[in-house]
Amino acid sequence: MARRAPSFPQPATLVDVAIFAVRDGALNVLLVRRAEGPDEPFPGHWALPGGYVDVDRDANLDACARRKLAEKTGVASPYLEQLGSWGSATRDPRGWSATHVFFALVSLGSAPLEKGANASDVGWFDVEQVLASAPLAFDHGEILRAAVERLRGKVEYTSLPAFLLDEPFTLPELQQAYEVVLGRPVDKSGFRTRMLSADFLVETGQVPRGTNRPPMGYRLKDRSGPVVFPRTFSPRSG
Amino acid sequence: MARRAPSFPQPATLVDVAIFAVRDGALNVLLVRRAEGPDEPFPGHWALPGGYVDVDRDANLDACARRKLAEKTGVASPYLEQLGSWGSATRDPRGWSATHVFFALVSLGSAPLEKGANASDVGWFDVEQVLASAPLAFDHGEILRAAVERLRGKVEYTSLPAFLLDEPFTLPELQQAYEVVLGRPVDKSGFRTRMLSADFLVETGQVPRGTNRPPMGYRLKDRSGPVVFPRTFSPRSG
DNA sequence: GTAATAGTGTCTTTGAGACACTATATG
DNA sequence: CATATAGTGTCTCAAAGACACTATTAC
Repeated sequence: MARRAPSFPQPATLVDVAIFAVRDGALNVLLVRRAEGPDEPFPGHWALPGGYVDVDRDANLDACARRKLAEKTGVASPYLEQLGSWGSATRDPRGWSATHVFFALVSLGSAPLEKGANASDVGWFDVEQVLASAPLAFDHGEILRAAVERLRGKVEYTSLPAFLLDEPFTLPELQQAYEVVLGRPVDKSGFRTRMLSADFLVETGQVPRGTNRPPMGYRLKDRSGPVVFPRTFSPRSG
Repeated sequence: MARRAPSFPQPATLVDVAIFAVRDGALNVLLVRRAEGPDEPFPGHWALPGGYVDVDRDANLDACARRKLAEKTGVASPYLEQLGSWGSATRDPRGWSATHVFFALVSLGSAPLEKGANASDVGWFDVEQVLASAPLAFDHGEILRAAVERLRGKVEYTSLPAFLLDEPFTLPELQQAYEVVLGRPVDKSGFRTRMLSADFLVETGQVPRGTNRPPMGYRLKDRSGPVVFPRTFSPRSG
């Protein structure tokens, strides 16, 4: 379907995805390397995966984000949420552009990285290190910062970290996912009470882990979205 | 600055704004009537104010939203927050389009409606009535529903309703703004404790209101954004 | 004084934080 | 048995809900 209007100049329309996973006890984000070339903006820079909306293939923005996610990770149904949009005359040297940004949570088990792409052009990176030192293409540094902020904020009062784990997972594993995202320890007893009383987990039987008492395994009762807790995790202060 | 790329078809890029105010004890939204005409989509329908991004006038999406808000209400610095974006091949019969949606909170005192526009083409409408019975143009009904949901959600744990009032306002007035948005009564004592202990209000002296004991007037210490409370307002249940 | 609204005190409850305790597996 | 990790019990505290109470104005 070709547009009949408007006739005046329009911005370019893109979709980018911030894909998060927990790797080696740290929050990681998937980045792709931009092509080298005389007419390429930010050649060789790392960037969030994304690109132009394809008006012939993408029925809507959400479908476009899922397509880009599947192209990089093979994951079909992760947790996917719209983060916001960034648009300006200057964010891309080629002219006015606007990107619709999503953020996704996947487990490393379900997302063993690209399938066929050049390994040097895509990879998982520690979020803290990227934010601290790696200049990303376009305004992707600012976008990544906003995505991490949104994630950390929502983790304070939702069950979002469960989407970073493979099922079945254990409560100690879920607690560790919370601690990795929040960057601080969480009390075990309160954590368990909170998770179990929120009634979003289903027992799947004990799963052996290592060499000691086997923990109970759980899966999500409903994978369509996180549960919202009545209070935040904020530790006491004053 | 004209775009040099891409050469393939691109979606149209728009910005729409859901502008809220409290009027006659009800949450209202500002709507504009679409033009009549053979080539106009949804002729004569009510819609959220908005339209195409002007790549020559708008430096970024936020500036575009402020421009559209000022054109309809004259308000220069309201509370403005990005809601999200909606894009698909079918939402506009003219073809693929994507709109970046903002929501704004204004006081009726500061926004006496249009300045010069035809009064029959713009107006305040009760949100509940619009959602219940008035079919809006495009997907604006769905967008309005999302905006109200976001507003109601955030009002549970932030000081957002203060942006619906003219300064100075009183605590009973602020409480009423909360009750209007939430659609339920709020306990006075707990409300006052919560507001005053959050330390975001500055006393401005008593303001006479009607015929009885004059309440204290307040203004916001910081108008750049709402304060976040540690818990929601949710009433007890089970 | 009365009426009306502004503002406070007090009791209860929920659920988090801290942390010591018990339980159950492997070797 | 020792060890390690899983899981529980108990005390305290912050802040919300419910609701009865007092305070201050106009008339």
